[in-house]
Amino acid sequence: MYPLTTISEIGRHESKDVRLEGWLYNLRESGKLLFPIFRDGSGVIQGVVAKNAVRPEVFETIKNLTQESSVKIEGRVRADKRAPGGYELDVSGVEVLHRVAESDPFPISLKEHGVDFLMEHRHLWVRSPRQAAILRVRAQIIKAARDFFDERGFTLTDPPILTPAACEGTTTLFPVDYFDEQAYLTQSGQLYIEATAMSLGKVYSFGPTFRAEKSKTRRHLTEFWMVEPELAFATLDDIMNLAEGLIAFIVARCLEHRRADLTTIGRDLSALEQITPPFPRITYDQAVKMLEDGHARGVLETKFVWGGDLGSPDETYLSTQFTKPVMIHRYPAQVKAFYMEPDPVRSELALCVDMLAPEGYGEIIGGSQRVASYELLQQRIKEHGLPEEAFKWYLDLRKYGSVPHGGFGMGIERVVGWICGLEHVRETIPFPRTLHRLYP
RNA sequence: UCCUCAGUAGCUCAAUGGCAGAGCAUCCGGCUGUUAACCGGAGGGUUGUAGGUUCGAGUCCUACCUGAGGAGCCA
Repeated sequence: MYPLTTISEIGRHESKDVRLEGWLYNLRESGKLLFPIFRDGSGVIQGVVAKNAVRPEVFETIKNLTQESSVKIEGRVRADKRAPGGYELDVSGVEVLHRVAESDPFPISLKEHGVDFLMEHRHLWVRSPRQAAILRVRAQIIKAARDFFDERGFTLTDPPILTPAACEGTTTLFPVDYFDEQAYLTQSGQLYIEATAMSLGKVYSFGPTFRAEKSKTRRHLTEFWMVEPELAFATLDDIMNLAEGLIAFIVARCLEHRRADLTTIGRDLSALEQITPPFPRITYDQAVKMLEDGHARGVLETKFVWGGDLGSPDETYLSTQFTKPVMIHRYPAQVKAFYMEPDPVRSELALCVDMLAPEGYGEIIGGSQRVASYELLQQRIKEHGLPEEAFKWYLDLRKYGSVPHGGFGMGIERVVGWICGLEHVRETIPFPRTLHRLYP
């Protein structure tokens, strides 16, 4: 029996006979020549079957194969300049594991499809080369983020997914019946990793997050994944340096390990190659000036007034003004979460930062230095109308050796969407959950 | 919750208020280098649902259903 290999490794077997296990991606034929294209999860390769070069049953079997039928293939690897991957396979043998019935063909053809149809068939759509490439980039981004923190002395601490109350009290949560008690799916692990940061110093969490907001945009999922680092003895500058380092590290890793996939997806690599530190940092005040300028030039419809949060068109505008991710820091405290530390110089500002990805992708990171004072935090909880009882444990963290600390959250799907250059985050996760989609 | 748009063959889309069509997919035939292959042929329809206007509705009107894009909110 010939050695088993994968399509991505097939170059090592040039001029040798090998076996492959995979699926038929497409079949072209030209009289007595067949061009079956196989995929095996690692890549795609074209086979060549000449009628006068193989046993009749091999030719007939491949001629009658249907799209996505599963097969074991034998053949000789041949370098060919015409092949996109550099190699072709001169097929000598085939074993059909499962032949797709022509009465019920694979629904996703090589032609164009609509969003609704593709989402309804997401379980099959993930087989397409482009979607597989995106999922490989996603995996690389996650690995890079974890390596980044692991290599810098952070400890992974997983916060609970079932929580008793809102973390921030702003967004809508998914309620869950917890043995006749009201529980919610977590919207952030931050409050919990503030606790573990006081134990381990530098921690991070990586897990799913749930928001029941009725958002219908290219940037929103109801279930998404976040990486959240939290550092004891950290200031806003430390947070911004860490965020900058993380994003630069992730982009470099993708360019190093997933270049072929990014090319498959059609990403402009030169835009990613510019993503090196330092990233521009501007204050909220400076951002407001830029927005006023944008309005004066007629690019932005509505005039921005100091004191409000940045709207979606505002963020898009700002992010198109830079070729690197831009960090906007020190927003008015009134539009930000209750746990953010006020700026000691101007107490009406919060020590917070949002990082906006370039090319109009918008917010990918949101972070802040946290309130360290027990009295101030208690006051903020009251001001925001939050139930103090639910935050008793959180207040405890300021009672026993409180220190300046902070962290940020990075939305995995938005980073994947930006790095891959996608139109919508629904393609960045194997099975997206959106406002109107719970299937498959 | 609000605004905008869409729903016709398995898929992607056409069709001035006047016979419901094309490409792809499937099936049959042709082609020894095809690249979303190409060429010839065949089958395939309750035009999202309900009502209304009209001699006549895929097309116009009303309501509803489903989905998409955006706002707000957020990562």
